[in-house]
Formats: sequence, structure tokens, C-alpha cells
Amino acid sequence: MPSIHEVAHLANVSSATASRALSRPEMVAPATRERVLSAARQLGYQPNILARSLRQGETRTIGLIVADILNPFHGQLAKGVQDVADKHGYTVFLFNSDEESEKERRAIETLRGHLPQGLIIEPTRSTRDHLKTLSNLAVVELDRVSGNPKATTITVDNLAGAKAGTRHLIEQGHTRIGMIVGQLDISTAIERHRGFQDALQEAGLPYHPELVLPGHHREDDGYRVAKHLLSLPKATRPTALFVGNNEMTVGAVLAARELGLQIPDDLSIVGFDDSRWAQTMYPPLTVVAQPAYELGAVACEHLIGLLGRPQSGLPAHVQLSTELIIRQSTGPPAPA
Amino acid sequence: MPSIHEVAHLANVSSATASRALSRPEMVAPATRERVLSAARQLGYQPNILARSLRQGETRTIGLIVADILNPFHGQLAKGVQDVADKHGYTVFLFNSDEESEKERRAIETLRGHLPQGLIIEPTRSTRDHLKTLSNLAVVELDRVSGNPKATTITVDNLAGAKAGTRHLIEQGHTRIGMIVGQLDISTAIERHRGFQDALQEAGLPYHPELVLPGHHREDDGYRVAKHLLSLPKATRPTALFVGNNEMTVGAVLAARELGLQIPDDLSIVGFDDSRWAQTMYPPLTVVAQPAYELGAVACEHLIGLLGRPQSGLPAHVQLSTELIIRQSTGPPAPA
DNA sequence: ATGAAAGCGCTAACAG
DNA sequence: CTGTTAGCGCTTTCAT
Repeated sequence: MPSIHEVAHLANVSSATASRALSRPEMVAPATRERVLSAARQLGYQPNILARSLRQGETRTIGLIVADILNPFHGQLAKGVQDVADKHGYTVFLFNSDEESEKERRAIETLRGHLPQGLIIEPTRSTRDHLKTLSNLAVVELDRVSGNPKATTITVDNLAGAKAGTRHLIEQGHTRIGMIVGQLDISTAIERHRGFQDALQEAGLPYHPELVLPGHHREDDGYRVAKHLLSLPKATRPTALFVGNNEMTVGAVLAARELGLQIPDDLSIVGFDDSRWAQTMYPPLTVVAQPAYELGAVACEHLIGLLGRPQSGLPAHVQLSTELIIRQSTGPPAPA
Repeated sequence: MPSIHEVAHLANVSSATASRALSRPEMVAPATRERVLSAARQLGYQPNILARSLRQGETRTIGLIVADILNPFHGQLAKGVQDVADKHGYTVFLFNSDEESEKERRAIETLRGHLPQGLIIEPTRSTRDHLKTLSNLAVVELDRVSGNPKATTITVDNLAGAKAGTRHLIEQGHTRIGMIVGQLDISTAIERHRGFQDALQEAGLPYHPELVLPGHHREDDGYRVAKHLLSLPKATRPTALFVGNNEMTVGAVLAARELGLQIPDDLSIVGFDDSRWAQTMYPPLTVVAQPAYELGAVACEHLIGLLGRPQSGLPAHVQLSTELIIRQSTGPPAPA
């Protein structure tokens, strides 16, 4: 890799001038500028970002820590972030926490060494602690909130979403509705659970705690929990299921199939997050859809905004809305 | 961020000793080492990787350029790469080319400035040209090959996979089989097309060029092409479709549904790539599955191996195998 | 408008 | 075993 000295030498100027010609063209005589530019082109010169960042104390880099890049929802978040970062000339360091505290800790540590100017993170249980080590880095929390009151957060209105999904089931006539909820130490799970409860209450329906069970957001959890709920004696078994995230919904659908339950005749299902398979599965799934890509894009716009001004007042809390998409996995309960 | 000088000062040693205590503990007296370590802990010291990399000329960073992170197949590749990189203490710079030459060019350019020690790339049409600017960076081509004979490549046996998928359709009794093939300037598409042809030929079946149409790997392409093929007059319309990638298969399935064709009774479909929706859709899809995660993992292992030795002989060409998973989207053609 | 020189934070010679 | 010194490539004063 040629250095700026070689470019300077070839153009018969000092490295200072070469640097200026490249980054502040207006400070340099047109003729000189041309010579430098052509020398750079000729040598295939590419500035060494490490050196530049070291000198300027500015890396034009941001960190992104997502919970699980294989889950299409999180994948879309990541894409939204990347596209916007790219547009503004920032480079993204992407890490996966896989929902594990320890991985998150390591990701943050590695990231720190690379001196990102900002961090976008989907918090886990331990994020609050981990972020304490990050003196005064601009942080945007995405999708979930860690509880840190100083953080800017970009989320979806989970409460309203869950309420809408549950209400839809109630309107179909269901009274025994089960929920497979996420980990209750994560904000999204808490809010969706709350929305579920609120909808029941508004309708004057009782909340059956034994029909509400937690899972760790994975397909197997959905499968296991659904298997249990759907194997209850007919009288107590739920006629509808509201599932707290996309992966667990897959598990629930497979469990229902395995038990020979027809959807929606024997069981109605509403999932959270839309996805490719929700549209192609049979029957197409009714879901509470989230604007995943936009969520990521907005988070990144905000972060970059934050970088512009030093300490601009209060942290923002942006909340995007969800959309209930009614397909064919929901219908009235079978007559008793 | 505290620098190593502050740590050194607090521990009453020179910065050189502090550096050694941190990176080469055996070179330093145990007592000193302890003092330095504790000072570092106390200050929350984290080495500045930029400075270190600049000094050592070694960034312990690799670049990864995937075609489309939102496609789960590519997502799995990325995860495989990342997990392995992580295990070896490398950090990954992830970029998306979105199958666009121009984005790929920009990604490579940006990457260069960050001085990655190696690059893993899913080549596009123009990769060969773009890589010329990368003097002597270790490069591993993933999933596809660019045609550069000096590159190490990690691929799947697309020829055998496509052959197996096609043969399966032939065994079911199909004689008019259509194919939706990818862009024919990408190696995987070429090989799958060839495998398709070979299977026909081995079975003594004619190749109908009018039943083989290209798409750009997206859902809409699959939809559009399938719509066309399936709208042909009954006598000439294919009774089975072999589709060259996962996204296009979605489109083909939706097109079939829209035309009221029952799968597999009116139409058999074999897709390339397994996925979540292939398993949950109705009916579950017969596919040629690829070990995506492993592909990424192997690529990264290879790259890191390459970094160990300087110029180790010939480039490797690893080929993993595919697996035909027979589900329920394939069956005998309807009797005429 | 240009050049000389300093310094970002780190580590590798080289001395001692 | 430890300190001094130099330099990775870049940009930015400060002169001129």
C-alpha cells in the first residue's frame, strides 16, 4: 500500500500539501492539486484510515450489536442501520450477542478498542452494566430498552401491538387465550405481555396465568410451550394462542400440526413480527408486523444526528407503530 | 479513554514496560506485572487498536462482503464466518454488495483503508476487476467463484446438487421440466444449469430451451418467470419446476397458487437452498439443501490458515456437498 | 500556497 | 528485567 509520502514525492510536493490536496482541495493551488490527484490515482493510493483516525481522534465508525443476525427481524434491523451509515460515510462494526451476556460483554470490549463514535445496540439483560464501561459514547438502544434513562431509544409500540393482536382474537369470540411470552427481563416481552393483559381486561375477560408461559425466543421454546398448552384437557385448553415473537411462532405452528390441530378451526394463532414464512405457510399467518428495516434506519439517523451536536439536551424516545395483518390463521373458536 | 501512559504512570513504570506487562507478561517481573495489571483494571484501560495496528502493521481484522444479508442463506454464511473469526480473535468488517457492482467496488475501497488482513467475498460479475486493486491481500471466494485462478474458493457442489434435484423429478415421471435459473454470469447459476442439463441428458430426455428462463435471484423474478411458464398451453407447459435459488422459489410457489395449481398434483417444485419457510409452507418443499453456516465457517478457517503462512503453495478449492431433502412438493405428473 | 515539525497511542529495537 | 527512543501514516499547527 502506497503511503501519502510516495504520492507527495511523485507529485513533487510535501506530504502536508498532498494531504491537503486530497482532503481540503480548496487550500491548494489548482495546478498542484491536479498533480497530486493524478499521482494518487497512478499509485492507487488509498488513505490509511487507521492513521487518519488516530490522528484526528475520529474514526467515522459505529458499532452495532444485534441479538441474532439469523433471525430475519434482526437481520432487517441490521440492514437498515448499515444502509443509513453507508449513506453518511460511516462504517459499521457488526457484532452478534446471541442473547448472551458474556458475548455482549466481549463485543463491547472489542468494540471499545476500535474507538467507534457511537453504538447501536439491542440490549440484553446485562447491557446496563456493560455500558458503564463506555465513558461517554453516544448510544442508541434499538428495539428494546435497557432501563438506562439517559439512553436514546428507538422502539415499536409493543403495548399497542400486543393489544391489537389480542383484541383481534377476542373479537373472533375466543375467551381462553394462551400466550407464549418472551423472557420477562426484556422490555419487549414485558410490554407485549402487558398489552395482552390489558386487552383481556378491557374486554372483561379473566387472565389465566396457567395459559401464559415464557420462552427464550427460540423455535424450540415455542414448540415445547405450545405442546404443553395444547395438550391440556379440552375444557381448559386455549382455543387461541398469541405468540410473542417470530421464531417461537414457528414452533407453535409445528406443535399444533403435530397434535393434529387444524388452524384456524381448532386453534387460532397470532404471531409477532411478519416474515417470509408467515406469508407462505399454510394457512397464512395473522401477525402483528413491525417496521424492522425502518427501525434500524431511524436508529442510525438518530445516532448520526447525536454525533453532530455534542450534548444535545434530552435523550429522544422514538416509537414506531405496528400493524395488525389479518390473514387466515385466526377465526372463531370451534363450537363447544 | 485512558492511554497506556496513564496506566504506566499509575504503576510507576515506563509505557514500554506497561505494554509488555499487558501483551507479553512473561517478559516482566511478577511484581511489576501485578502493579500494571491492577492499574489497568483500575483505570478501565482498553488498548487503542488503531494505534496498535498502525504500529504492528497487523489489524487482526478481516473483511466480509456478502451479496444480500437479508437472504437467510447469506445470513448463515455470515454467521459462520463471524463465529470462526471471533474464535480466533479476528474482527469482521461486514459489507453488503446487494449484488451490485458499484456497491461492491465501494465496499472494497472502504475496506482497503481499514487494512484488513484478508477478505472473504461472494463474488459478483465484476469482482475480478475490483480485486486487482488489492495488491496481495489474502482472498477467499465464498459460495461462487469469480474466475480468478489464484483465489482460494469454498463452494458447494452445485453441479451434483442440481443433477440430484432434477433426477428426482425425472424419477417421478416428469418429462417436461422447466427451470428458473439465476443470472448466467454467476458461477452457481451456470453450474446448476449445467447439472439440470446433464440430468436430462443422462435420462435421454430432450432439453427444452423455452422452458428455461433466467431471473435475478429475487422473489419477483421467480414469480414473473413462473407465471409465464405456467401459463403456457397445457400441452407445452412444464409439469415440474426446478428453481435455482430460495427467493425465486417463493415467487414460483406464489405464482402457482395464484393460478390455482395444486402442488404437487398439478405441479412439482424443487428448490435450491433449504430454509425456514420451505419447511413450514404448504406443502413442505422438496429442496437441494446447502450447508450454509459450514460454508462460511470453512471459508474463515481457510482464510485464517492462509494468514498464518505467507504464500503457501497453490490455492485451495474446497467443495462441500449438497443434500436432496424430499418433502411433499414433488410427486408424479397428473395423468394426461 | 506550501513546507517543517510535532504528535495521535502503541510496540519493537536497542541499551543498560 | 526495564527504560529510552523511534516510527507506523496521517493531519495540523506554525512558520514562511
